[in-house]
Amino acid sequence: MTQLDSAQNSLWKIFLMAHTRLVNRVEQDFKQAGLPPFEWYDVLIALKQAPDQQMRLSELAQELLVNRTNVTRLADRLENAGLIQRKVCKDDRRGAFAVLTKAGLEMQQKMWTVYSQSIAQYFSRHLTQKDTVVFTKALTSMLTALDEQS
Amino acid sequence: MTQLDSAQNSLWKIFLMAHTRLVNRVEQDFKQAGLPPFEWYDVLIALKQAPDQQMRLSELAQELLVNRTNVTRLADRLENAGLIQRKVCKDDRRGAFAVLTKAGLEMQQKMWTVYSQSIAQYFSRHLTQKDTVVFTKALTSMLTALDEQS
DNA sequence: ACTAATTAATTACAATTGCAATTATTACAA
DNA sequence: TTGTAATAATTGCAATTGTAATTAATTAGT
Repeated sequence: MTQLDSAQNSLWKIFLMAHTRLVNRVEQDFKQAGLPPFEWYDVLIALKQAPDQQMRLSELAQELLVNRTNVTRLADRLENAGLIQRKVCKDDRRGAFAVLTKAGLEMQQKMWTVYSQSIAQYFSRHLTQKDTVVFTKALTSMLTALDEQS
Repeated sequence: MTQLDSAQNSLWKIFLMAHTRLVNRVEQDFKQAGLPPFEWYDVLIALKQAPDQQMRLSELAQELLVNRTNVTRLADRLENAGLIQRKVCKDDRRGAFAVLTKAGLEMQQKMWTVYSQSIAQYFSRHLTQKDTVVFTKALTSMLTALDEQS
């Protein structure tokens, strides 16, 4: 039975706080630039990188760690904004693809100019190259363990 | 103008993903143990550590990085559950204190037995002592910079 | 081939959040 | 002191989220 020492406990607290503050700040930057919320970027970049710039909604749900219900509705919003389009899946008529539109790609690019600046300024700037490596290893190890477990 | 390299970019992505996965897992552990959501713990521990185990709602809002509206309603829920009590503030009649109740303290303790296990298992276990120090420094530096800025 | 179980996506409803008033009190300045 | 601005908390309303049903199509077992 593992025990927590005080440095570990306080790191967890700082980790949560840093996440909240960073995300709030990034959201604020998007808002100030008149851009859509944070979450939309994840959809756009996932589609951009997918084959044919399209993904099944259920794939998208997994990728984004969002449940299906909410992907349905997130997709509704992006579709309303003209950034993606739904396409029925011929192999499986139950399913739907989300396809990136031209406007969607442009939005991804516009958002990235803001987003990359924010990440660099608030996050990466505070990490040495070595920090980055160490940090990546540790977080990856956590993710792997979570995967294996359940 | 700062630029992002690919290691930094992918670390940011992993950071976000790790946060989501960890928080989901902890929530799940609380739920399985029949305990209230994550967020309640933050309220309980904040009050426990405050002088007289009480805080103004606005202080609580700052501490939790939640806006006042939502603190009002979070406090409603905890008060309904008997874990805190509101008390009018004599110095400033506009204001209210949230006071930790006996049941609230007991709940904090019960939650901590579950929570500390989860943190240790999913998070701290993957960090060496040195990692913990480095990690803490980096995140603290981000938080400080965010504070100074705006 | 046919029924039952599974899966993809959506919808309904309740709970939570964010934003914009609102209320009550305090602080300040003419 | 009196009127104006600022502050603490709350409330109303719209948008978002989570959970549980619902619908439609596919897969598996007999």
